[in-house]
Amino acid sequence: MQSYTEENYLKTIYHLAEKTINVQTNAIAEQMQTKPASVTDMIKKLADKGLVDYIKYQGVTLTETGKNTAIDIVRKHRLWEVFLVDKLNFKWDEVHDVAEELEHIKSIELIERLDEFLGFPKADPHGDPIPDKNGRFAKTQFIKLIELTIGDQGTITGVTQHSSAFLKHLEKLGLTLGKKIQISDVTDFDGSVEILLSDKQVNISREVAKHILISSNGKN
Amino acid sequence: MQSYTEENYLKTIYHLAEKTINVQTNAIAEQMQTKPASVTDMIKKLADKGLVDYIKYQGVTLTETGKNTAIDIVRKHRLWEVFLVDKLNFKWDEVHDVAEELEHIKSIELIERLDEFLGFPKADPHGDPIPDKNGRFAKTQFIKLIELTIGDQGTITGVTQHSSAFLKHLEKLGLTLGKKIQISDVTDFDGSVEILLSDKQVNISREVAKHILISSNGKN
DNA sequence: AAAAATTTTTAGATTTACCTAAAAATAAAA
DNA sequence: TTTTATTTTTAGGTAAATCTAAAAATTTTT
Ligand SMILES: [Mn+2]
Ligand SMILES: [Mn+2]
Ligand SMILES: [Mn+2]
Ligand SMILES: [Mn+2]
Repeated sequence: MQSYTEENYLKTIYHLAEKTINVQTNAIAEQMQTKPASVTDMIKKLADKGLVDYIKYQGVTLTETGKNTAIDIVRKHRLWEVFLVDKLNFKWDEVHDVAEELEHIKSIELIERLDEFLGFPKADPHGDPIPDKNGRFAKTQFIKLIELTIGDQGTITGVTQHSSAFLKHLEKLGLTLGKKIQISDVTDFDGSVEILLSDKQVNISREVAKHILISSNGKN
Repeated sequence: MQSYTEENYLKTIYHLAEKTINVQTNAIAEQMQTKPASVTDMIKKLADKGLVDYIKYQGVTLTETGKNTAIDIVRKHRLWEVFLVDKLNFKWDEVHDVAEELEHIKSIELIERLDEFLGFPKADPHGDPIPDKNGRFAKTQFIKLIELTIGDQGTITGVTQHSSAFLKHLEKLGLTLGKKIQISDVTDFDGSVEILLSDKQVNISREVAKHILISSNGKN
């Protein structure tokens, strides 16, 4: 059984490992809003418990057990987010902090029944895939909006930034999950992107475009 | 902001105060499954925070703030229990431990919306009243089944024991909330009680009868 | 390959929530 | 009203998760 803190470390390492193979101490510290010295302490503990492989100065990787534990927490986090949005009418920018707490409730029965109650959803309100009870989920192979060129079409299927400010901004522009879009222009000067929606046209900065995921329907 | 542990202490003190005016250190220790010395430590801390009034060797009482905090936790506990039973199909004997964790999730918005989602329930699955968002609730004035005499009628409206063993036992006997009953006999020898249900007759021990609450329809 | 910069670890403290054992206060019994 | 029993508190300590400051290892730059 892991502590609330250990679970948060495992989840953080899991997410960082999606980008880099070996996860660095400093990266964990930054993500967890703590100090590198604290991270080293915790890494040793997790290594002792067999949840991570650790070589001094070389960063960490999750063991099979550690990875499974992390995925289970991600599953809980995302299922709770679906609950908050679908059942309690939270907005997609309001759910993260509460889910951060709910993900630590320790009851297998609870999460199985919640999953069923929600109709076994495949994705959370931000488009992130929800692992099934065996930890399996399809690796979503979405394209970043920034990578599209003029004429490309697609559907908004995810975001890679969960801050309330960013999500509220998208909401205001009408760029929510499931919306069909087409790139109508890309400005050379600042890289901003002009997007055609069904009913209107919006302009987003390059920075925003980086964090929107699209399931592409290919050219034209 | 209180810690998980502080909240549990406040809740325990609140419940003990329903029975005795001044709550004793040992009583808290027993309830919290900890040692009296630890309780003394925590009491001092709670007193420093203005959550309890404390005179050495004289036990504690909750301050207004402390009481409000405790009631808020009770509210959360009971609302989550309703959620688990009504929405996730848990049995009434399976919800306590999970609610024990869920009650500590810190989000006013969450609990308001949950309350609404559940239809503003007035009682939890064990018949205990649910405080409203202002901490107000009707003091339920139910009679213990043990206090009834032959011929008395009433409806089962609560239990004063939440152990799974006890609740499962009641379930098996068909003694669930809302059931109408009539006392058909009380055995002198062991104090066991014979109860008439709509469709059958059951016999319960004095010990069981002590923990069932009845809203009485008066004699006959 | 040295020097400089960065990353990571150790050493030593702090805080929270516990504990045991012993002392002190209070309550009950003789 | 002593003596005895019970309750409660203090004293001193442990383990988990932090921290700061300084040392060590690694990486990058000259
Ligand atoms: Mn989230
Ligand atoms: Mn999410
Ligand atoms: Mn309960
Ligand atoms: Mn209850």
